[in-house]
Amino acid sequence: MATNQKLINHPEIRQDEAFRKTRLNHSNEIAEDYVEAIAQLQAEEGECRVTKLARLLGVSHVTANKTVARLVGRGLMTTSPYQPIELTNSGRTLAEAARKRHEVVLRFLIELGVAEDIANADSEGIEHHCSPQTLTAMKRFCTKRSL
Amino acid sequence: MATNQKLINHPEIRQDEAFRKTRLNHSNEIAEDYVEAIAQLQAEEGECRVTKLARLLGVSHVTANKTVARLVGRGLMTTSPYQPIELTNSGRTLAEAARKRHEVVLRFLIELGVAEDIANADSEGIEHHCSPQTLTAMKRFCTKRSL
DNA sequence: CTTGACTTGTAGCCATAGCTACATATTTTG
DNA sequence: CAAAATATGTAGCTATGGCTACAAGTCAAG
Repeated sequence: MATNQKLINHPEIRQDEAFRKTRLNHSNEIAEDYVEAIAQLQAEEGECRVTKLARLLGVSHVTANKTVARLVGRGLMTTSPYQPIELTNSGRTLAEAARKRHEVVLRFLIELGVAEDIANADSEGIEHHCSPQTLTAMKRFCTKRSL
Repeated sequence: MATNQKLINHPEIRQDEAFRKTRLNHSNEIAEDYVEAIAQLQAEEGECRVTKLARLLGVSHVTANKTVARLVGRGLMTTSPYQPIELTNSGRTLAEAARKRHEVVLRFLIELGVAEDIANADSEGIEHHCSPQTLTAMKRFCTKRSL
């Protein structure tokens, strides 16, 4: 019985996975922020230069450069010296998905009654942690509301 | 005009702060996860040992140890060799706030229609990014619903 | 076509958050 | 109580995400 006790009495084998997931997510969040920002600059200015990207993300150009190098390694973008950053297909796809998610969360928060500037700040953090199911629920809510 | 253009044409001076905030938040998230988990173990088992804490958070006991040492430095908890971890008043306060926030987000997601296990996983990530205003909006939603 | 402004790149530093491997305490148990 | 099991601690490694300071490239004006 004492041995069984040990196997049964571990509700945390659920909880630890939630924590772990959240942590592993973190480097992916940064990847998404980068591709999204790059896509945005490409749309706004035709190309994405490191300096502009750094300014948009609020980091030094050195940090942006290093992170971009890592993301090149992950196949999300390509660079060549003194040239603008280009997204790969994979990067563009991720950027588009991130943009859509961002939009859903932002619209949802606003419809919930959160002021626009605060909704904007919060959605930046929240968007990376929403499962498809949660996003669906948010969309459902917005649809119902707007009818 | 060309010089003015430069000063005006920077909507990203808003956006970069959202990104920056999200990033700075990250180390605070971990602090909250730790104090919350410690409080939980204290409630469940009377005391919080490093090994249990590590298991609950899904990290090695070494990582837990090191992080706890850092959080001791921030005044959130105290330790002495081979003794259980104790929260300071400051740590207990933070834990309580985190627990309440977690509860609000979880209940909200469930009322939104997200399945309980998914809601649990998502709320773990989302809770750290909700401003007081967003939490208030969530509570308002739950109250309205349950009437 | 040179100079100065701006952009991009490199070197080298720091803190955080994770790990394995090993060493030392402590507790449980035969 | 001695041996085995478990808990705790230490050493030293990795990767990520930041930074400043400096070097080198690019481009526009004069």
